[in-house]
Amino acid sequence: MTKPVVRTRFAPSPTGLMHVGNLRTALFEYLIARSLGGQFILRIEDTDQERLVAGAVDIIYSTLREVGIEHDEGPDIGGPYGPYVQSERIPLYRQYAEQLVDAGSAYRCFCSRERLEQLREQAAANNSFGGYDGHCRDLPPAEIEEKLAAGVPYVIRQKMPRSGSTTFHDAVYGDITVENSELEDQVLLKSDSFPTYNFANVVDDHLMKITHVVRGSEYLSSTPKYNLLYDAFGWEIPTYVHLPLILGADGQKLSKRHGSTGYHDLVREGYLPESIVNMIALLGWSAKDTREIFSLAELSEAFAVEGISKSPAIFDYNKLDWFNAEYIKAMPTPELLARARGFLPATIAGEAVKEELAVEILKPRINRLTEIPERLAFVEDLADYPLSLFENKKSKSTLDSAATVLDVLIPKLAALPAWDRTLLHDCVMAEAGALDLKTGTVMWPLRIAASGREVTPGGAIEVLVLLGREESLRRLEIGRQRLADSRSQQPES
RNA sequence: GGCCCGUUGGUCAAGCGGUCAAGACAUCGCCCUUUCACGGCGAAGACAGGGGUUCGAUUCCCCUACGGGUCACCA
Repeated sequence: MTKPVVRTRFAPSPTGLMHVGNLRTALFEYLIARSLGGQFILRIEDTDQERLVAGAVDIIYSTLREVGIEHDEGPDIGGPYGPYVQSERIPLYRQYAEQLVDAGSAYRCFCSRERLEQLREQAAANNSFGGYDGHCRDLPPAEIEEKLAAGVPYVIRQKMPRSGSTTFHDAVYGDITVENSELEDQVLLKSDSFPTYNFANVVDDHLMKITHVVRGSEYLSSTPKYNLLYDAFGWEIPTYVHLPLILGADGQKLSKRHGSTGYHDLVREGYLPESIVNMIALLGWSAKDTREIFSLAELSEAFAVEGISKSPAIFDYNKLDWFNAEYIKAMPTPELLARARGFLPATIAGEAVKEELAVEILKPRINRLTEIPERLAFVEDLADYPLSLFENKKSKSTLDSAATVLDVLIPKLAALPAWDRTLLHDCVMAEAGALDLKTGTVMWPLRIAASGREVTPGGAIEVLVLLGREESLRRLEIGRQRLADSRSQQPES
């Protein structure tokens, strides 16, 4: 007998946004399949008619596409085990549920919602286990027929063993044993004929030949019920791989109040898909060596279930920033420009030389694309800066030296045949030599006058190029004038 | 509350009986430098507590504490 091909599946419910926990699950499922030469399937679990959210399926598709997780089978591309949307498989579930009823592993329950509600209240009152009490578990056949004939609505429940225990093996957590008395006779088929998640999941995973059931550890406690279901059907039990949860900075389950946790939210905040993937891959998993930067393709090579950890991980935005900065720094300028173009100031966007320079100098300085407008704000407006900015100890710049530098340099720069980096740089350096001033002493006042700020991305030369000749000279002249005015007001110092 | 799982620096995270307990992010310092960054070098910082087992426990067992998950006709 040959080993079956590994098949994993991502089975999201279209009930909202794709948050990082979901994405991480999808990623690990994909990586397990790819690293083992298997297939990755996408299945939409829309069995809860009340929680469906319009557009949620599109978000799932777009997210997977943007990060590069490609499925081999799914609603959009089909496959041999379709349909891949549970709402299109409804008749199937009833058929399998009935099969279990016939075999004695499940039963029809006619209990009203009101009765169940009372049961729950009672249990809550004396703090006891609040599971279903098995009222309909052994109904006489005659009574069942009677109720069916009368059209009393019912659900189908799984019949759990009343004694003993169930043990299952998880690839991450090892063997876990639970007393069967802890297990409730869970509903398999709802009264609206839709299956519950737990039931549809088992049926579909079997029918679609899923070999590795990968999901968040919140499902750990319901896994014994799964095993019992597989047993009742006589189906082979898949390999379980439960993933540790991702928590917010306060150690609580990640949610909106922790900031952006949806994939698209993060993208909107300037994070690259590559860094988001890299970040979440390392939440709950680590490579055999100390490597941390991985592309999706590299992850597909290096991933191994053995590297998955058991304890929950806190999502750290500092680390995400670092990953993002790493990807930005490593990205070829043309590509980064393509992604950053939308964030560039109007006076730069579209001007090839300026665009390229802007991206180049920004590259080692930003963590997120959304930081670009702020960093380049000086291009749009000359801040109303105080003259004291011209004074800088380290650069040995004083009001006097600044005045001298601007007096000398403005006409020289104005006479330049072209306004490019090399020419500007050579000209400024030549004058620094002629004036016998250190580089910083001439560069400093240029930056201040040109930008109105003591901190700019890139140096004075880059600032001048970004502004262009006309605007640069205009600003330098303003600076020169202001320095001159202040000195005429207070002649002798 | 019952049951299940977890617990190594602020965070991620190696370790799988003998280590001066890796590495990364963040933090701090120095160097480089036309500012700020980048980069380089360096510093500080951890095995939750208590019992065992063992010649020897971060590693194995038990208890406690803390954290999380789960107890639906939701997934």
